[in-house]
Amino acid sequence: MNHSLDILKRNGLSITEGRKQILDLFLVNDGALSHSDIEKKTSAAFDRVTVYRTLQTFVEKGIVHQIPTTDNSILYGLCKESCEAGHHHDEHVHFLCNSCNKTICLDDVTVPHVKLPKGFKPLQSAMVVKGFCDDCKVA
Amino acid sequence: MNHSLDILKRNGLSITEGRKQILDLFLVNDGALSHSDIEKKTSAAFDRVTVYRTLQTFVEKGIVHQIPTTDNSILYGLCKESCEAGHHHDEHVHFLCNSCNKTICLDDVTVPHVKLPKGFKPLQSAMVVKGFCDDCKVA
DNA sequence: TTTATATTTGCAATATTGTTGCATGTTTTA
DNA sequence: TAAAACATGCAACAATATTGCAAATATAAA
Repeated sequence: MNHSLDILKRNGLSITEGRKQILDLFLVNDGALSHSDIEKKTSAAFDRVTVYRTLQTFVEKGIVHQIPTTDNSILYGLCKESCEAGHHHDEHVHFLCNSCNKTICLDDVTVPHVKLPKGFKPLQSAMVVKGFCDDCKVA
Repeated sequence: MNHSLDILKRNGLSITEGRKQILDLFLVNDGALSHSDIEKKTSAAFDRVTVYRTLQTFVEKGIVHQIPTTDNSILYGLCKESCEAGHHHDEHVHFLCNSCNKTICLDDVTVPHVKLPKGFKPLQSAMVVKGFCDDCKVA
């Protein structure tokens, strides 16, 4: 079982209200969260600086990963067990629903390899698919 | 030949200094550009608001497309001929070089299709590969 | 070419988002 | 329980983005 407390301890982080609550948001929510999502969902209980620093810490520790967007925001998604500090295993596809606007980590869909032109050395890949999610699909 | 003037006319846009110069930047540059890149490269000759609105117009007309990033910025890349207003054919892979930091449109590498979980309807895909580009690759 | 209309621009004001230093408060360790 | 380590919130600031509106420019019409 993956309680926020366990995750924080496992990563050698001190246990604070902010970290617990923010991490719980990720555990409860199925989609990815942005900074402002978190501010709203915690009713601004924490200073915005604290939220920034908490997210930064989580990324460093490999608790969450960043998801690329085209709208000038950063989205954060909970990492799977296998992620470690400094070494993200986030090469799964992200799905952005045009209807409910949620971004979902498709943990079981890995980003396929592509053949690049001569001379290009790939190290990491990210993929975002837009469309309609399971809940919003039109029948 | 693909002169900025032609592109603007073809898309029914009035010809202005700003639009010409900004579009020329894209035509001359091989990589993608951010808002601030454009401000720098035009020596802030145009109001930042103008740059925002110009980029927005270009996206709407299908002259440029947005490239997803994880660093809270939006990158814009020139679209190929085949793009039209409201219907981007930008399903090519983008390459971000860790060394020179350029983002390059690999127009000939199309984003592969992935098999999504049941119920998900894909409409559009984007892919960003990080690594070392042809110029920066270590021999 | 000149005028009228439509469009674009720049300015000002404002909103939103992100960053840093530092004193205070909290958590952990011994 | 006390000392040390760490996290938080505040304040100040910086950077980025958005809107309305008047002035300027571009296009269309005469």
